[in-house]
Amino acid sequence: MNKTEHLSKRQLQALQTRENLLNAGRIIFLEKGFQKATMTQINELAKTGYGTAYLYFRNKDELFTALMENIMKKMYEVADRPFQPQTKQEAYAQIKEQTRLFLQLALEEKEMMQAINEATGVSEIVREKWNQIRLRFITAITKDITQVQQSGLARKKVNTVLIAKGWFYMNEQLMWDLVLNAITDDINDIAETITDLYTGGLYK
Amino acid sequence: MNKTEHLSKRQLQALQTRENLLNAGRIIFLEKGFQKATMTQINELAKTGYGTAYLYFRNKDELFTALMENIMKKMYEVADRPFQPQTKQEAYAQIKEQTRLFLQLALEEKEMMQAINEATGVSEIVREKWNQIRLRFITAITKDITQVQQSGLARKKVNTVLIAKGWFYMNEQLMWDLVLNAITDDINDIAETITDLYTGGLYK
Amino acid sequence: MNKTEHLSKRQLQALQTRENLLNAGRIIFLEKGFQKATMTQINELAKTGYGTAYLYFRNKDELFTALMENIMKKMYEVADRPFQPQTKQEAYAQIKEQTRLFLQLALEEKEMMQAINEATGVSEIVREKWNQIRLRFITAITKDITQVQQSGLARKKVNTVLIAKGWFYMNEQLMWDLVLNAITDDINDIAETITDLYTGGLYK
Amino acid sequence: MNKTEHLSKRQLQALQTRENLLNAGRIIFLEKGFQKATMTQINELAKTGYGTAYLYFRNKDELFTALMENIMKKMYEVADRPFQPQTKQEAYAQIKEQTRLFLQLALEEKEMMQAINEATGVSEIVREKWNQIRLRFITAITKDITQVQQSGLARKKVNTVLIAKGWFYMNEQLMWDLVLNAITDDINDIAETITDLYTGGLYK
DNA sequence: TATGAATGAGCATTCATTCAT
DNA sequence: TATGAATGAATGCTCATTCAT
Repeated sequence: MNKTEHLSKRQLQALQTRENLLNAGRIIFLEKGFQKATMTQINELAKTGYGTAYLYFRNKDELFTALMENIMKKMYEVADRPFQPQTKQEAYAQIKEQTRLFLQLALEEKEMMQAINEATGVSEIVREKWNQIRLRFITAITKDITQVQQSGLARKKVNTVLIAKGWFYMNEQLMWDLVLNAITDDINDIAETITDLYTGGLYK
Repeated sequence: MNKTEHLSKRQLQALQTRENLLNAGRIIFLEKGFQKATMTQINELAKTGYGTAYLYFRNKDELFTALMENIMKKMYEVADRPFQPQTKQEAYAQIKEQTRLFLQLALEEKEMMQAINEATGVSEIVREKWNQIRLRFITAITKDITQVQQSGLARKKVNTVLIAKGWFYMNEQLMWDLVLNAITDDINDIAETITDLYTGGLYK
Repeated sequence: MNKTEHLSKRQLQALQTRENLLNAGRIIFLEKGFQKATMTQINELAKTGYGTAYLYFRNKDELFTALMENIMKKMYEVADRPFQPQTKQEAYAQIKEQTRLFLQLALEEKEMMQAINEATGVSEIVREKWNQIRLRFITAITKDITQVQQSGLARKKVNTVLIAKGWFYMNEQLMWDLVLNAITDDINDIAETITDLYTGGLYK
Repeated sequence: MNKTEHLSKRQLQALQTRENLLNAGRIIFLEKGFQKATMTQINELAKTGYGTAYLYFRNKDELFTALMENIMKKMYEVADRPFQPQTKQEAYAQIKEQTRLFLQLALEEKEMMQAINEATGVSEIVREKWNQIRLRFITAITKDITQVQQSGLARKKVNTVLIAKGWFYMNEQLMWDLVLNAITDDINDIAETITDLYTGGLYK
């Protein structure tokens, strides 16, 4: 028991250090952006030695992706929302809500998302991480489409994956527009508009 | 006249030099990608002095964007295709064809598009250039939507720009997937599938 | 008695740990070479804590030199071979045999010698250790020369130390050539050739 | 002619810059040793931009080896001295003189040789450069031995290369001893002593 | 005797861009 | 119009070693 307590102290200390680095990283990355942020700045802010960060993160990219974990988890929750509509109306409501939550989440973490957007173009590792999120959504959407097709709600399209991708990309890019302040529409309006399009099509 | 002729010669010479640099640039950029390509390599291949490129292009980014001009022109042609459908069927056909042409063009210039994709994440200037293309498409699509709404073919959606963006983003991202070999579907199938979705919606 | 026994156990444990570290060190050093070998790797292989190695060895260099001890002991045995020739022929035979043993020993420990060769250029401590071996040989050879001079077998040269050094350096460098695969001659031939030169000179 | 003059000016300037870097390099390398010398220090002393040195030398190692060129040239001259003795006495005199010149040259450039000795253990490139010098000597000596064997002055040894190597290594290592102040003997004495051994052997 | 978290020094190198000629 | 010598900013990462526990 003494030993466990002893180890616990050390582990706690280490956990604290990791937390400090993460906090410092968040501040520096959001302030400077991914490229301009330096490990030195982060270590200084965390008041840890220059090499300490490398004890917990293989490199700058992985420190950043660790910071993405939180968002990813939330994104996954949105992606994996249960989807079992009985009617077209239910489907519409649930899809719209998912889109809204997706946009809302992005806006809640606006600064971090901006950093991710930048990092994505620069770091292979971050790009891959983001692609995991994309994949999760696309996979989930694909499943959802298949389901509503089977339940007779949706048309029998040939390529569900393609539609899932298309639909997600529409969501994703509008999300980036929001995050980068390229559009200022209300997320409710956006969700409604594109869900309308997705579910009902443009033409009469 | 003598003077003019002399200037003309020099101008021709200059044009030739510019052409050499562009050709060299194309080769190097496609071979190495945007980041790894160096001005030195380009100048060497063009057999011009190390500073000569800067007489014609403000910097590396602008040499690259100059190389994008050709593609942009073709993209603009696709974006600006006349769109005056009388029936839903005509609309569908024309939209599908536009999508198909867009994807086809990207695939025809696959290597260059790969370089653009990379450069877009790295260079502000290239990103802006690409955004011009986006804007052109979105503007054109917005106009098209407005038109079909007025002609009674399409539903009266509130936010045409949002729909235009969404639709374009769907096209764009699937285009990148194609260019980066993330999907291998036939472009006809892709065009058909997403045009179906766009025009008719997913649900019955 | 209980206490002594207890200490004894600990001492044995400690000896075991030291042995583990040495074994791990040997494996890592031979595999990676001196510079590329890391204390972390050694500790991991020995399954000891990261700081444990420093309980037994002041630093990386001393862990390495500890690994040299075995070779040094054997080298010393070769250096200190009794040398009391009655005739020139006996002298020749004994010298040649010493040279041969020296080369043989080096080849038997080829990999370790390669590591030593590398380490010698990098680590002051290892260099000093190797210089101890050199000194031992040179001292012994000096004594031998003095002896054969006094017994009338050899010419009365002025500077016996210089000759001893010269002769040893000839041996040493050819040994390195062998160890580093720069020459592939049979060690017997080498021993014979240079002993011929040493004892009889190049000229008639 | 104007053009040539123009080019000449530039080339002269460039040559001057290269010279400045070389001079600065010499000073810094001799002062700090190979490892502790930094390119920044050298550039600062040469009053050139931080990247300028890399215009003339691929890296730190090559700047150093450029500094060795001068010594190498002189070494080569010593190595390639004509050797056509008619008698054993002439051979002895010429060999001794070559050894003396070799040691003398090393002592004249003592500090640089110390730096080379250090660099040799650390830099692969420098090591290779030094091996070129070794090879030049060994090749020349091999030729010399073959010659005196054919002219009947020397015994017909089997392996001339081995003897050449042995003889050179003896010279080389004593040279390092001198350069590193491990021995303080007069170079004349050294040359005489080891030439005696080489030509006449140790034994009567 | 053992652990392992924490430390922090230390530096080569690239390459877009400029500007004197 | 062309040259090419010169510039200089900018930073991640390793790993031997220490020391509190």
